[in-house]
Amino acid sequence: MTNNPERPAKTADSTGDTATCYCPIGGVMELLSRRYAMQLICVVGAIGPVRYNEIEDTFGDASSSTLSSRLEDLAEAGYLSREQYAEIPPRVEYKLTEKGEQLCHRLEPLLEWVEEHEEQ
Amino acid sequence: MTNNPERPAKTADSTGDTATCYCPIGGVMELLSRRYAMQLICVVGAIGPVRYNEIEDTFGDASSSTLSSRLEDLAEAGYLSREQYAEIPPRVEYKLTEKGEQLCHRLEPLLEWVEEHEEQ
DNA sequence: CAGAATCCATTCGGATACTG
DNA sequence: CAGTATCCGAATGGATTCTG
Repeated sequence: MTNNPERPAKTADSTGDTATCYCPIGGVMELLSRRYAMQLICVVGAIGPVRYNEIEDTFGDASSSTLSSRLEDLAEAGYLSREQYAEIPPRVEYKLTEKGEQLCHRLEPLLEWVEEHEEQ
Repeated sequence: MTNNPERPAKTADSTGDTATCYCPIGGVMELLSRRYAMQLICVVGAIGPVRYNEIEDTFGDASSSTLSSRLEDLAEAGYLSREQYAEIPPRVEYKLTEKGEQLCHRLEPLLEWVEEHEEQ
């Protein structure tokens, strides 16, 4: 609410490192900080158009309310698209939007690293 | 608490995509999901050894308690190192550990993308 | 300067039960 | 199948005050 969305950190290091780190606050970052958000992007990105139950399986222990609200968040923000087919039994498929795929590409290296680096 | 840390999503797409998305839950992911965590990693990575007040400036609106508890979290988890110099006035410098730098490399593309993609 | 301590409002997420 | 609705405890984050 009271955050300042434009706060680029100037690269002031003396090591010659050219990294420029902008640190966006709010917006997408808040969304990504909610539970399972990053993982959902990656899972949907990995197993293509996917149904709700497959997602639930993947996240085994997560409650349905949490997952579905996160899916809704992500869809509302334009990272996932939700396609509902008028069939019986009902079928719903989630897939990444273009925006979502772009995000996923940035997320994958992170999650992969976390996965293989988790040493606790 | 009740999460299952090992839940690789099998790549079951028929598009020939070879992306394998592991979705780590808990551990580092929970830490990264806390406020300013990712941004802190990137900021410290970008402006090298940095003092507390510089960080506060960068995050302008964030409360000191939040920032310092996040810094503590990250230090405790081994992503930041905190060096305190016995001077007057006291000086403390934060920098990334090796682990932190590895993480930072995966975070930077993400934050950069978010920064330039934020279109709301 | 660099926080720690305290207190509190809000949010978040899980359990459970129910539905088109 | 794919959720939604409700309820509730836990956790998070902010304001403020104080300190070595």
